[in-house]
Amino acid sequence: MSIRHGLLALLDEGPKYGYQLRQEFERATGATWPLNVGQVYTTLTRLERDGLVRGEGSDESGRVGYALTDEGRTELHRWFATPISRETRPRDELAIKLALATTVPGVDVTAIVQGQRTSTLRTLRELTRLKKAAAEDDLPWLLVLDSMIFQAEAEVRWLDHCESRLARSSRSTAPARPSAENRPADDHTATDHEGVRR
Amino acid sequence: MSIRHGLLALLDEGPKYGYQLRQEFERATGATWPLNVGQVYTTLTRLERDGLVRGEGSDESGRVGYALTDEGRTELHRWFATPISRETRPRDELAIKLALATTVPGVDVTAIVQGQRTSTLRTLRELTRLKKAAAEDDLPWLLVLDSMIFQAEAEVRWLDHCESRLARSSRSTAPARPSAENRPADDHTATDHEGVRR
DNA sequence: ACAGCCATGTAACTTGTTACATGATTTT
DNA sequence: AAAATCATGTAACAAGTTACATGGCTGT
Repeated sequence: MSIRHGLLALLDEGPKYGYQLRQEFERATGATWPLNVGQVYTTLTRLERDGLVRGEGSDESGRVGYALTDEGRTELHRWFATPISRETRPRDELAIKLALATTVPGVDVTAIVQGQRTSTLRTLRELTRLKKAAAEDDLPWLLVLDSMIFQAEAEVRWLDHCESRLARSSRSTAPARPSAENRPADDHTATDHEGVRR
Repeated sequence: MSIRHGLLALLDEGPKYGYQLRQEFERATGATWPLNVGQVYTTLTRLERDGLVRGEGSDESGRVGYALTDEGRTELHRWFATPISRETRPRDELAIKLALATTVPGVDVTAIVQGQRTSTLRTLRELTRLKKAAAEDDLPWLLVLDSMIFQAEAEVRWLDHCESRLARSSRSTAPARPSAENRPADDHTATDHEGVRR
């Protein structure tokens, strides 16, 4: 419900029209999640259907203003006032992927973990670069950037954690392989991530 | 696409039927994301429509087995082999919420941040409790739990970070309020996230 | 004249999700 | 006999998403 509520939030400042809402949404979220203009209109239509927003016919130049209804304002306040809980968040695809990978036989989980880490680390470097380049007063962009950085870091730590847990668990399950091979170690650069082997 | 791929992964072991897939999916993901049985059937139908899976008429007792097609197996391997990128992830509702909250005037961003932190900290304690109680050999559950813990921790750190950034930014924008009020302060800033060095 | 942005909209689709209907088998 | 669990499915909807159609206005 990110977009619905996002639009409601922008409309709290006063009536706006579709095209404008798209621009402001992108600006206000650091242009991180591109928003197809069409989607603004479909969402506005649905918000109107649900009574959260009211469209006021077109002005001189054909623009259609939308304004919050009382119900819409209430819903917006509810959104702001209610913390976002784990339960309402979408399923975590990466967690599901790894969990299933450990369950299904014949999958090289370690390779997946290493491939993912390499990718996430690359992203992390890119994010750090962006942060250096960011304007100091662009608050939304800075907040979103930080959010992504913190998440990516947590993900890398988790992946490391997974790897050692997997090593531990396979050591106790499978026959001890003398193994000097590709250990969790810090040389992911050298690793190939072909992923699934079977 | 978590469920679609999840089912494909489970079917890699061999043909299964709907009800069974639901049980195994929940078991394999630590029962973290409940899965309505109906959804298994709708998803299977769609997977069949897309040629990733083939339903084999019912057995003695009316169960309908589904098996991976070659195309399905290919897609599964692609899923495992391809890291999950930031771009393909769903919009981060919390980040959007805070970003917009700072943009829209008249919203008490600090209150939102604090409410969220309280909530996330509560979750974190609960998760820690669950981890203590978890069976040591329940790998999927442990991995998913850790994932959620790492994420929740990152979220708390980010919220603290936001708060100090907001304080800083409002200090330069708004008239300086002397206020030594309830600052959560940058205690973590020492640890702060230069993290992930490797 | 033409490219490109401003502006609105719609049709069609995807995945996810639930509520319900139906019946068989198993447990209490 | 009643309750629970096994098992399959469908109808209907929500939210997100894109591709396209349409036209005005602006700068070159």
